[in-house]
Amino acid sequence: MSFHLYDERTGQQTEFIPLRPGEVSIYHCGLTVQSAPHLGHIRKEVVFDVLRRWLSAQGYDVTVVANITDIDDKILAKSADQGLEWYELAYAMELELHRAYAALGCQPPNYEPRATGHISEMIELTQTLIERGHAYPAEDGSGDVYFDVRSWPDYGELSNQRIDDMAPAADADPRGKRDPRDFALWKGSKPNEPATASWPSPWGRGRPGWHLECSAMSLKYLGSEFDIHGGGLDLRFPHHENELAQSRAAGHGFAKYWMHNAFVTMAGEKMSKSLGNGTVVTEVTQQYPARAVRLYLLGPHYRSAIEFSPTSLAEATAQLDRIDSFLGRAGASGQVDFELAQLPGDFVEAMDDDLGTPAAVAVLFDTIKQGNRALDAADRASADQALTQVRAMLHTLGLDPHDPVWAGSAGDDLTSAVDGLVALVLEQRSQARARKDWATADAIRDQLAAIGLTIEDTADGVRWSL
RNA sequence: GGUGGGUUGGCCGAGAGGCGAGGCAACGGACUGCAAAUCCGUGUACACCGGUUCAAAUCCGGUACCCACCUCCA
Repeated sequence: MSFHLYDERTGQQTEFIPLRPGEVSIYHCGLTVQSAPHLGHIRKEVVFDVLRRWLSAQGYDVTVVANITDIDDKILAKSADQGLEWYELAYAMELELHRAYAALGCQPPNYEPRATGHISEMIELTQTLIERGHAYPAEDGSGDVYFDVRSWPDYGELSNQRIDDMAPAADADPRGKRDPRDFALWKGSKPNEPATASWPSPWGRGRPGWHLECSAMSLKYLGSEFDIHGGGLDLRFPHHENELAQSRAAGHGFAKYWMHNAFVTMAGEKMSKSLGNGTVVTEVTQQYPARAVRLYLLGPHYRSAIEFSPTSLAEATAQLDRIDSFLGRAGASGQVDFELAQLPGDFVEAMDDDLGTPAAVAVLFDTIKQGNRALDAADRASADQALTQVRAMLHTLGLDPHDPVWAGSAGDDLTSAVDGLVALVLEQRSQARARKDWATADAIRDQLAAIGLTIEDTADGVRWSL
């Protein structure tokens, strides 16, 4: 079996066949940088990071582009409230996003274009759409340019809706639109908006509409046609539907496959900026190990909702302990020298089945059990084989503690110094144990526990961990 | 009104016609100076009502409740 994915456009699971042999191009919608990312946002990053790792593991040369929307209504409104320039807020939040990527072990995209850096590309694309009869400047002199949804017969194909069934746009005021469902490609600047937030165009000063950005930037960096377009489920409509219509109407093949991840929910409801129920990534990573958070996000399938709960995060932390305890017992060290052949067949099958991380994680734990059994039986060869498999799986999921992406969490210099200090103390304790002075031995263990060091006596000697 | 998803054991969470995914918690046992870790064992779950089938958590029909999108949202 080869990689199969659920393609949102057709509603079917299909075999993944790249447009160009050996290469995969992925575009997923980044954030509108108006506030610090919450767990739901970072779930998308983790999902697409694993997708990228999985395709890379199979030898594909993977290119990932994720945009940064650094100008929009909300950014203008929020920055005004906070007394900041819009670009100050946008950049500060972009840095927050990067911190969150790094915190959860996500590799940054190959390119991360900002909307404001691609105004001329967007103007060109808008002009093409006007020339082709799919867009028109607003008839009310606002300087807006709209996409004419009625001019594109396939409009609605991604979200499986018919134009006439769609609820009319909430703003009943159609402004200069021919149909209330027409959407803005270009927004004429308004008198109350800062001068720095508008750019010259054939239709007067203004700024691009949100949907247009992704069409223009994917075209620039990935070409007229690319493999996979991803994003959160809430982008399916209207954002992705609109992107698809625009790009196709402009003569581009656009995305071959569409993947959407489900939400992180809070008391059953979607975590979102507008509901204000989001849990900011940095708050979570302060309370739980970052790798446990990542494991928690990969536990359920990417198309299932994840309910946020401290209990689940605590369970993920316990799972991580189980993993790390095995790695410690089996003597894992250094970076993984990964080969696809090291992965168990069931794991490969799970990942090929639409990125089935739940089944993949189950294989991981099965293998850990086998490895532990082998260690109990002093079967070093089997234990080593299990260790190799476990580390290959962890590497694929981005969970290997020795992966460079986690390097920031413990400096090597510090680790070796602590190592030496702990060894000194443990030497005292083992002397006490040798003379059966259990009180002293236990007191040392308790004191180390009080500062966060766990001591375990094993057949192979004493092991400690933070 | 349109479109899509969900309801699984104490908890989380997979699966999608027939062998109890996996984890957490709990209980019993092995090991251990004690602890920890580890291993072994213990569970008769699939919202409700009908139907199809030798066999249904899984398929079909219906009911209830929940969620998402159709407005900025990962």
